[in-house]
Amino acid sequence: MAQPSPARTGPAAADRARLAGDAVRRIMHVASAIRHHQDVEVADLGLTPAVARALHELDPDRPLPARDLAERLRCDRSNVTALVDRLEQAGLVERRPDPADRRQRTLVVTGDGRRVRERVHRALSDSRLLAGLTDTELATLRDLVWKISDGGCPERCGAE
Amino acid sequence: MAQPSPARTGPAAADRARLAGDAVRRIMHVASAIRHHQDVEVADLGLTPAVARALHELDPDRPLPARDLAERLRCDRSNVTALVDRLEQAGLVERRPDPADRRQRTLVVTGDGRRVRERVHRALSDSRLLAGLTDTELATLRDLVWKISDGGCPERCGAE
DNA sequence: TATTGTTATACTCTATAACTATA
DNA sequence: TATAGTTATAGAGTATAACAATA
Repeated sequence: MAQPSPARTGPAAADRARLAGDAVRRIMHVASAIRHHQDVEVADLGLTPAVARALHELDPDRPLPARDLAERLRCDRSNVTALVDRLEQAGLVERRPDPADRRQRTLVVTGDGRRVRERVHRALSDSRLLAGLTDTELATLRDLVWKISDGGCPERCGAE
Repeated sequence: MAQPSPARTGPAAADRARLAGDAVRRIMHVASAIRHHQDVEVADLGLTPAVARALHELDPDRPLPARDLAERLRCDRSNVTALVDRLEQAGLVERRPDPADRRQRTLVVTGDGRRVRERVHRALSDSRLLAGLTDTELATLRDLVWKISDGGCPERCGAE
């Protein structure tokens, strides 16, 4: 059982695997804590996490068809109906018929929706957990995470 | 409107806030992708994500009461019943009466459970998304995430 | 009285399949 | 035929409240 390449099976690779596994589990731990904070803040706005995320993915300046929102949320079209129902009931979004293709319903963010969406954005950007990092560490972290997130999406990941 | 302290409200603080918000959103993006991979791998073992996580939190060498598992999972006791039901049906965990306190049921990981838990651990440590990082970058990321995760838990976060 | 595990129940989130009205 | 939105439905996950057995 000769080891083909130290880079793939040697002690260095084992060290790296341990390190990477550790990093992954820690990232998920941190993400879970962040999510917890976000959910609480978003609940203060009277929104469930999924509804808030739907509002966040909408572009106030460029109305989208529901199909595109489903794509951005990476969920099935059928779910978007219920999410938009709740946004519409809250007066944050309007469904408008699209004259060009009468099958489509265009999702328009209202004035209220615009304001709430801004607050949702702040909630989803809350960085209290990063308060312990120096400016340099924060910049380094951002760069590393950025590097990972390129091409690291579940399915297709366009529309950035 | 004099600005009290540049460190808190000046342009540097604004830069940092932008940077931190960016980092947070990227972390959540990455975590979502990692979760997707984990869920797929864990499904290959015939487990749902929550059941897999429950098995993962159990200590094969130190049986726990259900109460403690709920605490580790940070969920209500009532949920643990259904999760352990499924683990028991799959033959991965056994409920044993505790002679010392007959209210309690001790959760014992079986031989099969031990083996499956090992595979779950590997699934939850899968680091393919970090493959693009150099060894140095990986170590830096691990350290930074580690620093954040200390004291960065939703509620209490002992029993590490 | 307080606690452990359980049950009953409800809500959120998500997926699949079938329907409708368009194209 | 294919697509956009919807509806119906089901399952997973999680929470609250109430209960029985035990402390």
